[in-house]
Amino acid sequence: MTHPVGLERVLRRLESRVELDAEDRAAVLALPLTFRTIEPAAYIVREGEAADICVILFSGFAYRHKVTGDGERQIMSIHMPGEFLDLQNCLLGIADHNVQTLTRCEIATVPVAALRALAETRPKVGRAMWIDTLIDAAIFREWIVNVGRRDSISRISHLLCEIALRLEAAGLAEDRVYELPMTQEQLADCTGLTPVHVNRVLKELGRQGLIDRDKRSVRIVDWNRLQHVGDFNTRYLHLEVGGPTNLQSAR
Amino acid sequence: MTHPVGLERVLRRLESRVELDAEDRAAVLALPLTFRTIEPAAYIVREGEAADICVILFSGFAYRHKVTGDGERQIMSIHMPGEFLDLQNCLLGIADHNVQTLTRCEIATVPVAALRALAETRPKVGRAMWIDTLIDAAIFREWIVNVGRRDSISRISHLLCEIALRLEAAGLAEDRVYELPMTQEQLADCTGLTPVHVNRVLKELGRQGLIDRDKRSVRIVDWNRLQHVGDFNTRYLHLEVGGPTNLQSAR
DNA sequence: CAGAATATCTAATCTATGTTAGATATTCTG
DNA sequence: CAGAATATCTAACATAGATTAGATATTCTG
Repeated sequence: MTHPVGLERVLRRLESRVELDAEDRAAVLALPLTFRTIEPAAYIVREGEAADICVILFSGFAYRHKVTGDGERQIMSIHMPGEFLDLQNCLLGIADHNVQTLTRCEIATVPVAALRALAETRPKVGRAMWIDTLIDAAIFREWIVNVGRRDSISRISHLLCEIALRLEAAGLAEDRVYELPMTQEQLADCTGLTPVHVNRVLKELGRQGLIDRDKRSVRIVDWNRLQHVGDFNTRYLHLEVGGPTNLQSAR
Repeated sequence: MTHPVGLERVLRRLESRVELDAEDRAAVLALPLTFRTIEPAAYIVREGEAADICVILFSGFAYRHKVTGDGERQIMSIHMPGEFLDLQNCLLGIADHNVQTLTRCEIATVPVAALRALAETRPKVGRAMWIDTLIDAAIFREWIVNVGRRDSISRISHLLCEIALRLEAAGLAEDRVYELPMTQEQLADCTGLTPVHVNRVLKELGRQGLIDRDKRSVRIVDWNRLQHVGDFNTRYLHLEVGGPTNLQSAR
């Protein structure tokens, strides 16, 4: 009601997975939301805290991460507008990782109880949310592979491909040009590398004519080669769950 | 009906997350199962295939993995009796990774449609299955951290701790002694290392008095130190979702 | 139970990435 | 808009873990 535009995006996201009827849609739109704006680098959830509200991201970027015993940070995923930010933590009770903003974000919070009730009364919405969390999991798996078995050039290329496609699938970018709101240190924390090495790799990708950077903006010059260098295959993103998107078939 | 013992274990698993009533339990026990035995190293699901049946593991061990473009394998998780083996793939339609047996396994297959129907008619069972997949996801996240930011000694120690605790939580081992049905090459594929280096690390863990091995059997000699070396914290396993287990509180 | 096939273990050497320490550029903030 | 704070970029050097190439043990299989 208050922010129909934002919720439309969430609805579109759910409907791309499971066909919803009018009542399902109405139930989603009736979710009790509390809107807030959060500053860059602010914590949305901290590891160890009770996670009893779920966050929906309306604008801006956020990320999940953990910090190891000796202070090294590992980022586990990047999130963009339209995504549920904490279905992962909130059904489990205690957050097992941190969620932090990358940029200023507009978010809405929903009490877990409301989501749980929604899932029970509107089973198709419940299934769509479940599938949403399964796609998060698919992305986590791919990141294990990326960090475990690819060399530094492939890791960075893979990450740049993933972000490009997810932004385009969400209608937030096109033509493989986008603003990447991350420092090289954060890219390093996504890929298990050091910032110094990320810098070398980015330079090298530019030198090889695969990407073109200017500040935080990234332009993928040669999509096919970048995809190849990054050993990138779209399958794990499951862009086509619930019916192929034109994006998918175009590649 | 046919294998009540096996299904009991699944039921126990679900009930540890969400309280079920008699009808919920009956619905789970009424799932149409097809039992099979599978040889060691056999594929249960292959990446790229349609995943329209879900597998429940009754005995034996299995693992998920992907192979990169240049033939390197990364294992993403290890599975033990009582676990749903493919809730991850089967709601998404096309498998994005391989699932393969480690040992000879007794499994049951269930058509996805039956699981989907179960989730819709018995919402609490649905929520328990959802939570099950969220815990898988929590483990994936921890593995990203393990492989991305810990050194080789920590990685292997962490893995040995995780397996010990999961086995004990499932009632399949006690006193931190267990059979680990994996070769050193497979341990390497779990941790993003080479088999040669895994061998060095295992020797070193023995030398430091943290573990004691004989063939595939592992005895954790000094749990506290191994946990410390592995930067291991049980939180991500969510052993206590739906009410603390005594295991959890004992540590 | 013998021979083949796997798996474990070791040593020597190599290399991708890390570390350290700045110089330079960019962006914030009062 | 000046100074402070961040971020990017570089070079020299160090190292954890990879690679290669066996030797030895274990386990399968006919």
